[in-house]
Amino acid sequence: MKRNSRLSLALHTLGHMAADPGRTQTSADIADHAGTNPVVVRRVLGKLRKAGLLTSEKGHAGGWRLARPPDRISLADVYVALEESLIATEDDAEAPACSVERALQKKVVVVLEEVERSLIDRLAGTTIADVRETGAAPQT
Amino acid sequence: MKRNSRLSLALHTLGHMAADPGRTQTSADIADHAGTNPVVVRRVLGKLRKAGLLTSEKGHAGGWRLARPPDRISLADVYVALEESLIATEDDAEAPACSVERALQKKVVVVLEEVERSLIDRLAGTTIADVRETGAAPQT
DNA sequence: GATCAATGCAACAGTGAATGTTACGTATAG
DNA sequence: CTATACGTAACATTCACTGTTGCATTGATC
Repeated sequence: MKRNSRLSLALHTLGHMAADPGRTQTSADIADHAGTNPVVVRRVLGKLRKAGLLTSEKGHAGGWRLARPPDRISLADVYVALEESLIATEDDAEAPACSVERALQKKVVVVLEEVERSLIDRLAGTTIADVRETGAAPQT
Repeated sequence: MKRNSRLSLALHTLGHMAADPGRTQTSADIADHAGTNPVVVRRVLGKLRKAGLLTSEKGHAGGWRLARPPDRISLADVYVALEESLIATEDDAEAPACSVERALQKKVVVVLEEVERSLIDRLAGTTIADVRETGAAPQT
């Protein structure tokens, strides 16, 4: 449970919420189901809240809920909200002194940006509601 | 100099070799130019040798050289040789018990594989010889 | 043959980012 | 007022990657 666990956690949680949008879930419940810690859950879901995908309520009977109908939350929304780049952005902003290095970085960065955009476009084609329907029981 | 330094180092080195294919360079020279350690250079270039992109010779007057003409070594060759996945592969092979999680992973993995293939296709369109020509001196 | 210079490789140290954990403040229902 | 839950800061832990040292091996040169 090391790499990319944030995206997994976020999608997993939203997937369950899509199945029962009215229900409010606490970070302890979510952490328990996902096998992690409530603080970690709040960290990750906090980004989704800032992006307007979730709402949270404090206090007794508080918890987390979808801010929109599940068919209006795409996988791309989640990906972007987490501000991750599965594709290394490497905008270290350090223009190297070596011209060969500079030329290479430019080439590679252009390709990476195109690919990242392509990734987001593809993720935008699926909502967390779609995922539920696809989730038929496997043969194992 | 933390993330993705392997790909940068490999491309940078091959770029210079493309400029003077006949010359033999030692890992000490390369490390000095790249600001790293000879052992690190040998680690990275060793993978390129296994992939048939470079040859190395031991002993006095030994060092590294291209195994093919520079216009026959594409950026994709280098990327594949390093066995990296800029895009997280997350084939942890752990099929989760939760059906929502399973369905999500399947969706995401399909998208990531498509995007990775797209990345390689784009990198295949440029060779290390091309990069030299693009490397005109910038205005700074 | 002796020597020097280079790769090959193993083992360990150092670094940094991400996750896990504890603690405490704040808000809210009952 | 109390219990519950989020919000956040601070610290601990883990893990991959890079850096480093050491040594065996190989090959050209004296």
